[in-house]
Amino acid sequence: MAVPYNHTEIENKWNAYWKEHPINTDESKEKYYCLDMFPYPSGNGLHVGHWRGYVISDAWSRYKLMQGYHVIHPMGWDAFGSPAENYAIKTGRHPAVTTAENVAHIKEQISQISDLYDWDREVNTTDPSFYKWTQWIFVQMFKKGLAYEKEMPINWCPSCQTGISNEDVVGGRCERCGSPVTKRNMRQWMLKITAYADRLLDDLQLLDWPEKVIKMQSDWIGRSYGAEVEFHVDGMDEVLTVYTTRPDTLYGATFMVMAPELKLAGELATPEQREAVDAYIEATSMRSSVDRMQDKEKTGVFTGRYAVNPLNGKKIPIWLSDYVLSDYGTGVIMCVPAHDERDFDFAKKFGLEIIPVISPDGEEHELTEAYIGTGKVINSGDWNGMDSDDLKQKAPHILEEKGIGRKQKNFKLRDWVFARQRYWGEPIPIVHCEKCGCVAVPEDQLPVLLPDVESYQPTGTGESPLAAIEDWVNTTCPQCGGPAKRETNTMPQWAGSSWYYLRYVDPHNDEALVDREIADKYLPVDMYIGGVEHAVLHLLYSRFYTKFLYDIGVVDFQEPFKKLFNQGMITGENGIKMSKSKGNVISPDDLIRDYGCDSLRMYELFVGPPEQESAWNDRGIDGVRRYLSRFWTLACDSIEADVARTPEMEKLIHKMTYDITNRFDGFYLNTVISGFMEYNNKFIDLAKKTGGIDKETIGTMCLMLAPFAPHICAEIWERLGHDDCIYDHAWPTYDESKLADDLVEIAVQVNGKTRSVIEISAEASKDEAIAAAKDAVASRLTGTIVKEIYVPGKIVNIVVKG
RNA sequence: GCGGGCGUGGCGGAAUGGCAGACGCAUCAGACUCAAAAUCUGACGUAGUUUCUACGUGCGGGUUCAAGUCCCGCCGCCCGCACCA
Repeated sequence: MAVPYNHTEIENKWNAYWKEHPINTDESKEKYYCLDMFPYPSGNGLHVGHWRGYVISDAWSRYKLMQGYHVIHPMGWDAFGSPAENYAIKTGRHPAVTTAENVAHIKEQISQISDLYDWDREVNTTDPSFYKWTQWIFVQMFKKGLAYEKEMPINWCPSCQTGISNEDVVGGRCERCGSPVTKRNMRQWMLKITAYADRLLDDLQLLDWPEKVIKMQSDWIGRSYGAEVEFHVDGMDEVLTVYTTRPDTLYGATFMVMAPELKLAGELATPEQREAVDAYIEATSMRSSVDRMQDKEKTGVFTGRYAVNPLNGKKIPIWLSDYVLSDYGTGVIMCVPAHDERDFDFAKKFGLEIIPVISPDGEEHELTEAYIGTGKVINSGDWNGMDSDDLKQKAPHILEEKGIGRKQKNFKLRDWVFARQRYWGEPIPIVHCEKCGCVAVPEDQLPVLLPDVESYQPTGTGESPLAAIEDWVNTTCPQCGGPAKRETNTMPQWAGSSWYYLRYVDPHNDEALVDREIADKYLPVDMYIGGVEHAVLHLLYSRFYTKFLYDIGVVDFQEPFKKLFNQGMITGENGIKMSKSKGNVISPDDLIRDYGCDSLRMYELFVGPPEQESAWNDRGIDGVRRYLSRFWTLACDSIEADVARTPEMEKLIHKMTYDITNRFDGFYLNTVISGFMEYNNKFIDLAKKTGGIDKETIGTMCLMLAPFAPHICAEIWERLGHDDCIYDHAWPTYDESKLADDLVEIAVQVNGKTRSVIEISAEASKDEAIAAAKDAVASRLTGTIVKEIYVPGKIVNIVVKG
């Protein structure tokens, strides 16, 4: 009898062995880059939910290794950001110190998952040798005019006390802390991501990404096509330009609405309306975005002014309303209540005119709601009778010919608010000189080191804590040598993560962000694994960075991540997200001790479909542990018995290889694990008859299990008499001809209901199969047989009438 | 409101249009044991007249020889967007 499966002994042995004898060292092979989204090293450590993505990528990496690739599988730390800083504020300990402690702890935890990580490639975004290049990229963007300073109203998180980007606002709240976001006018560094809007949208089709993420990015970028139209303000020397996607409805414009935030909004008011307009502007400025989002009841005020419809000279009133966004298009819209739901609501509420200009049947009807469909153009002068779709295409050109408008496209995407008024981030490498203005820090002076500061506390004034360090702030202009001040804002946490994947392939390079030849060899990333929460944050930003780096010749590809996989979250038993405050965090440490790393790795995959959210079940891991234990016993007994291979064994291992390979390729990882269990049961049954399974078959099972349970497989592999590394062996292949059984079970149905199951030869003809089937269900074939269906290997269905 | 996804035993889940419930958890019974744990063997959708039959994949229709799977209409849950003109 075999000794029982002792996971602790086996795992300690092989962990020590692999430390001395790393696998995956042959760099002459073709590369495969499998990347995890790098973690933020928090003080809480990892829980079993964090493991899931890492186990998926590790198993996939090992699979690729066995398919003959040199696998790039690095790990690093996204270590700038508010939790470390908040901790520093609370305890007075420097974030660099606490970050280093956290990195050490999490590195140890991650090392428990796998011995495959290549720690020579480790990167840390807070390391000056890393953020030197984060700053370098900013300087290049500045030089190309893609980084610019601007004073404008931006999103402000009152809790983090910093400006944040559009992408950082999720449902009107700060992505980091959940506080409702307000607006604040302030000086900002912006990145012109909108210059890449078309490319970011169009190149999505090159990507093997989940459709959901493609859709989210595509909606976020939000391209639309339409026209700009110019309206003169009656009695003022002022032109209002609007953007519309429906220039075909221009004759139906019965009023205009301007966003109350625009400077012009106040200036338009007539003396009679002055008071009401000022009150409205004041009132809307007080509303938070959460408030504005929840309450969609239209509000507004008439300015007293009229604009002139450039097509027919009709005077239409100009209103202010906060349903018009100040930062999209021109902040002013022409309103066609007959054909736009929002304009319809507004017109109904304030009693404004509604003129239909499109009708499905060419007749004018009383409208109870906006008609947003297509049809024949009516009430529109010489446009009458046209097809509205056709007109929609032609109208911009007509407007252009008349000199009152032009074709235009627009994006929902806004430029990236890139400055943070916080301490723990990369200093923006800019110097403000009275004479020269904004000057980039020369590249040979990078990195601009983050100085020590007495108080990490955000000031709340819109100034960074760095502003208080006078001897750091005061400097000389790199251009004219005159007195100058350093930029005191820091970069958002997304800065380092936007390009970190590049650095892994050349992490120690002092001369360049990445050596071009090395980049060409190892990049881009073939498989990227992480949570879906970064769909329009990190994943959008890093695509933008990559395209920019392509444009300036740093890399030779335009998309960083060829394939993306989003693993589902693992929640507590009741489906509630694991968190320290809810007390439902499951730590992997005890589980490794009690069940072993191999069992935990396999249960992480078995718990549910990898892309789906799954609830942790504490007892579920028992099943996986039992499976490994049974496999261990089967293997050890078989090694001892050393029986010869039988045709049944051969057939079964080919079937197993076929099933496991297909499921693995399809990323159906939970069914890969259930497949191992299922086949193991079958082999145990077989072994009962034959006294054991031949060693070659056990070896094949080991090879397939090795990506999932590395330690137990290495041990059995050694006990099988091999003295080489299991991962140097190719993933097993199967022989199609060995998959088919001689006899197959066929379900026999009468009128679609299964009445019997027969066993026939796999080679049986249709006639033979149907004859055998009829025999089996003879007593039920009382009427006329109207149809006979035979699906080889599956089913016979006999349709009887009467 | 719009868009996307999902709905299968007590639970997690499995099923290229072809025997629904693989695999596992839990439960029950048996073996081993003084006993328990572990392990092994077996049962395990519901109902009934229990070697058999009927019903059964959120609800109602439809297509098909055959539907968890495809189509139409509902209901429920989850996610994303949220006045982008």
